Amino acid sequence: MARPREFDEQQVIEKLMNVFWEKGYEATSMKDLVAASGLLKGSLYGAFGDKHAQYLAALRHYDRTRIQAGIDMLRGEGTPRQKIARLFDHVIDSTKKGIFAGGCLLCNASLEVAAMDREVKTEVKTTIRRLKAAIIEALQPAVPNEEQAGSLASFIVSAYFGTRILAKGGAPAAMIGATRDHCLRLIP
Amino acid sequence: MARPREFDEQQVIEKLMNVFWEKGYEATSMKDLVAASGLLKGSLYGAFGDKHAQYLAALRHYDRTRIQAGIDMLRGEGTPRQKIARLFDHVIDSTKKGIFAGGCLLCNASLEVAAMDREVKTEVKTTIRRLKAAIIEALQPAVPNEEQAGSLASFIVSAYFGTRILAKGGAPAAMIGATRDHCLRLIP
DNA sequence: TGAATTATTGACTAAATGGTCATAAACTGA
DNA sequence: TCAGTTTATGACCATTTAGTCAATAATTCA
Repeated sequence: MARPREFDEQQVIEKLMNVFWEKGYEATSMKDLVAASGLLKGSLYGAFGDKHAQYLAALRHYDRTRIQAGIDMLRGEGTPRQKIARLFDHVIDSTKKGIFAGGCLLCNASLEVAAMDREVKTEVKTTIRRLKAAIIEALQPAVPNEEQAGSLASFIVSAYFGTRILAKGGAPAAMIGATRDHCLRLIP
Repeated sequence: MARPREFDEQQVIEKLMNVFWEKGYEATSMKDLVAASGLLKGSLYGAFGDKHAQYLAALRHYDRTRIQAGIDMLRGEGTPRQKIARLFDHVIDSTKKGIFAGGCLLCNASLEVAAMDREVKTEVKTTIRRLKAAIIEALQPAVPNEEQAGSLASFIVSAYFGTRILAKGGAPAAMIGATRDHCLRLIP
């Protein structure tokens, strides 16, 4: 019908996401996004809208890829306790590697942007609900009661998010390990 | 010896802190700080240095006032379990009030700034260490073993920080209540 | 009083910000 | 081939940014 796109949208969104992930929303400039995407400003705006729309697209991409990967991990092999353990081990691993400073984009968005931004808040709430549901599912064999599982899942999400703050603030990995161990104790 | 300051430094720092607390570091402009402080730009720079120095001063002020208030709460009356409960109840209360959107400045700094800023990271680490030490102290009657108390305190800090993310992301207060209840279960 | 010192004031700046737009280019179907 | 449609390009813009500075004012000590 017309001139085709010269880039792969998903690949570009991945690059945009990485910038927001590492630098945060406010600290990211259009110049950064232009540089990372390889596109020119006009194309970026044409394809993804303004900075705010690009951020939302990045959040949704994070949900579809990274959060989904976590959910897949929760659906893998093992006992409920082993499944939850994997969640925390992933944080410990990335702390030890210590190269990528982004932490968890969902947590970053929640603290930096969500409180002042309705659309971001909605996106964050949706993703947290999805994550929590997957945890409830993972707990099912050990905690068949739905209400109990929901309550325990809320707690696990809190503790998990807390480790992301500690990790990014430079706390020792032992604090994260301790959190993990105490969490696992509450799973029957 | 010379012309005296026309303002109270502590009062001004309190106002600067409130801006950073509510808006975050990057989203706060010098214009905001000038407006909130009531001073003019030159005076602000003269008294507190540049934006970054003002942020550090705000963080230290937060430690001296709000974190200290938390520590005082932990040193008050009651069993260890009651003391820790107060920490979470405070989060639940401010969620229910729902007026001030700042959450916890320490958490905000940890996620938004610490990873990319050595000085902020140092400040954050120091404050977290102070908070953790107070929790260990509060746990002492129930967990006299120092290593066990340290491990449990790490976990409590994580869970507590996690609730601050949930609260700011718009999660229901029930999730925070659930976190609180599960945490308390791990205190003998 | 007057020298010395520090604080206040607000105009000023250079750079960066997010965002737009007219033009040229690439593609499709008729 | 050519009209119609979408994309790419980069120059352009108003605004905002953090930060400076020279002039003036207020204070103290001698």
